[in-house]
Amino acid sequence: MARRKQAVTIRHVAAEAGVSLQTVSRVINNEANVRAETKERVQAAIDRLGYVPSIAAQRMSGSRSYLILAVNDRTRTIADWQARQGTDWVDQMMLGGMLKCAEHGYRMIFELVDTHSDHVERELGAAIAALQPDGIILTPPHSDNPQIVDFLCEHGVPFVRIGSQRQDHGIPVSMDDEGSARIATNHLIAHGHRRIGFIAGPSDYELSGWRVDGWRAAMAAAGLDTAGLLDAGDFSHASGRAAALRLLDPPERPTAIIASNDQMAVATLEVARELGLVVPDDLSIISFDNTPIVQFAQPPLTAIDQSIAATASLAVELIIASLKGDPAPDQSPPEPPQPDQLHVVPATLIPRASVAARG
Amino acid sequence: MARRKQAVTIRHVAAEAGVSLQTVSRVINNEANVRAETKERVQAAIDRLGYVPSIAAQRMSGSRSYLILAVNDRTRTIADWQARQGTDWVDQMMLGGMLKCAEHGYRMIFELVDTHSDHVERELGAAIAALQPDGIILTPPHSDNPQIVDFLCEHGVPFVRIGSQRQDHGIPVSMDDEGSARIATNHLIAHGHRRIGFIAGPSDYELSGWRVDGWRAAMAAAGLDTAGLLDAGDFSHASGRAAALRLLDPPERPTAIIASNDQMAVATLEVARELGLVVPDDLSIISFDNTPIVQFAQPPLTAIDQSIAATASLAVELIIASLKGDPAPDQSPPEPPQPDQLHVVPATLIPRASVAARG
DNA sequence: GTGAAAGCGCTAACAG
DNA sequence: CTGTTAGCGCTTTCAC
Repeated sequence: MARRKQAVTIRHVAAEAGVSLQTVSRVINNEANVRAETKERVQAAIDRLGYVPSIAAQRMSGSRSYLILAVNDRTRTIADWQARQGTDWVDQMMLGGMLKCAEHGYRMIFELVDTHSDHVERELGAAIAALQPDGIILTPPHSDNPQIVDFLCEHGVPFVRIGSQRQDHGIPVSMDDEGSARIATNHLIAHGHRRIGFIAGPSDYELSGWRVDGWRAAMAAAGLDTAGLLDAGDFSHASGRAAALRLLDPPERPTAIIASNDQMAVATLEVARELGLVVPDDLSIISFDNTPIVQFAQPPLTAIDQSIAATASLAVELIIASLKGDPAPDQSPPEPPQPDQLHVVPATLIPRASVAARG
Repeated sequence: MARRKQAVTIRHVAAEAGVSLQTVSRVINNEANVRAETKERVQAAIDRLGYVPSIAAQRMSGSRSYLILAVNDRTRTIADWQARQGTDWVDQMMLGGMLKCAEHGYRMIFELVDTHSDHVERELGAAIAALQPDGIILTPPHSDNPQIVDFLCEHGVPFVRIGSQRQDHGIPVSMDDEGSARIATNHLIAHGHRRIGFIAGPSDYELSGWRVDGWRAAMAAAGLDTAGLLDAGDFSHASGRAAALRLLDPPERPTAIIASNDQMAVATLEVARELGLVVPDDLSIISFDNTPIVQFAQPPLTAIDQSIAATASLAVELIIASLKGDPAPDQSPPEPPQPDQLHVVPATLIPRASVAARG
């Protein structure tokens, strides 16, 4: 195996079927201008030889790479992996994204990129140049990083922005953050709660703001005050503890708290217990993300489930769809090709045991 | 950007530096026969232009693809993802494997393959033909699937067999299954246990047998009998329940049970509770895998931790090292591991609250 | 409808 | 030490 070559190439198939290379190519790419009978003969040869086209060669000749890049935040992703707390964001992305890719003959490649770095463009640029992916999926907080978004625009690579709502560039796919927060808040209101605290996420995630908006809107709609009921963390357990402590300190403390992610929700649960509060009797808790950890909490936490798998799957579909018309978008158009509607993947509330009715 | 081309190619760099393509290529691949001054000039041009070689083109010209394929069992992996029980095998592989790949300019691509299928070869063959990876990492149960192993041998692609001990083909990397089981068993023996039950894994995983071997050896070394103390499951919760029930039925029931994975350990815990047994007072439990779930069990489970991250990292290193023979790039050879001895990644026991001393 | 050319970006094999 | 010449496997023009 000195100089590794393709075992069976398009040439072999052409010879086997007694046609030219182009004809085989046309059959592979399901193009027109091939007689049914010829097509059949070529297909038979392909099957007989077990031929599979080399994506490197396909890419070389100006065609697709059949690669889709999924970009996640390096620091947070590695931290999650090392913590071994069961955070399964990446797994759910693979479940939805990889499988959908496979359906269409694509492959998904994971890439870790730092958000807060001055060489973001170099990192991403290198990946694009090396891999030449047909599309890119951005996840929070990258989805709303203008540096990254502008860079991808210039490059003309189609990209989806998961968890974003900005329709200026790329294809945004909202995970319904505002709606989710509203659902959670209304769930508590329906259980008789009136002082509902909210622990927001960090501000470099735009979704943090949307969730606050949803909570505010639901509270306002019910004629409830939000003064002193908002705090924030950075998604870490420690920051969740601190926020919960502040929220639960005043005598007029909230009877329920919504935390913007599971780590902070579990921290809130912990703090409540330390303060002698029984969950859910003294304090109800609703969590965001619904990672495995909340099922094992005592009590199991009611949580908002935003399907990452469904979102990733949709993202892949949207990218492939955007590729369909032209083998490559002609130029980088200043305006989006399709003023499509904003895609929203609905979230659901999973009721567990951390919410109780309130007089 | 009609026909998507590389923005900046080796040609631009050559022009910029005033040298030939070949010289640039030599610099890229860190080959000899380039004057320091020339090399510097080329490198400057590369940096200035932000040039990154296209791996598709590199692959086309008979060089590497810089892709390493990580192959996992389709059915089990998807089931784990969907179950959302916190199983983080894939995450740990990425943590160890992807990061190590990145260090060397490689990329890891995940591929799901069915083991029990007559078209395994077609599946794998297609992936190999399409991607032309420089190496493949096999995980259980693929690592000991002769069909797969033989197929890869024929293809001449270097491959690592994670969790395998067979030295006939490929590079086996043992996760010390026998040793792990011995450690767990001895831990219990040291705590005074004498009737130590063992729930084995399914037989299509060779590691299942090795773990039984380790348990048997440790028991024998301590002069303990194993009659009626061995049962088996298929790694599922349900099968774990069944096995635990059978093991705990006789009046002379074991005072401790080692389960071959976390799902079955948790199932054992559940059964124990249903039988009115207190863990660890009436029954001690040790689990294999140490996925997040065991930390959240009540009580938290003492577990054997086989570092998948370390194993995947080593696997990548071994593959890249085995590639060194070829005239290909390298920056700093950090003492590549010997490719001919059996590599064993040591496992450790993580003590938690599910083991108690016994008379 | 089909086939013959001309590369894509890069590297191996030879020159000089 | 450096440059030149062929391709790698595939898809594009463009002929027929």
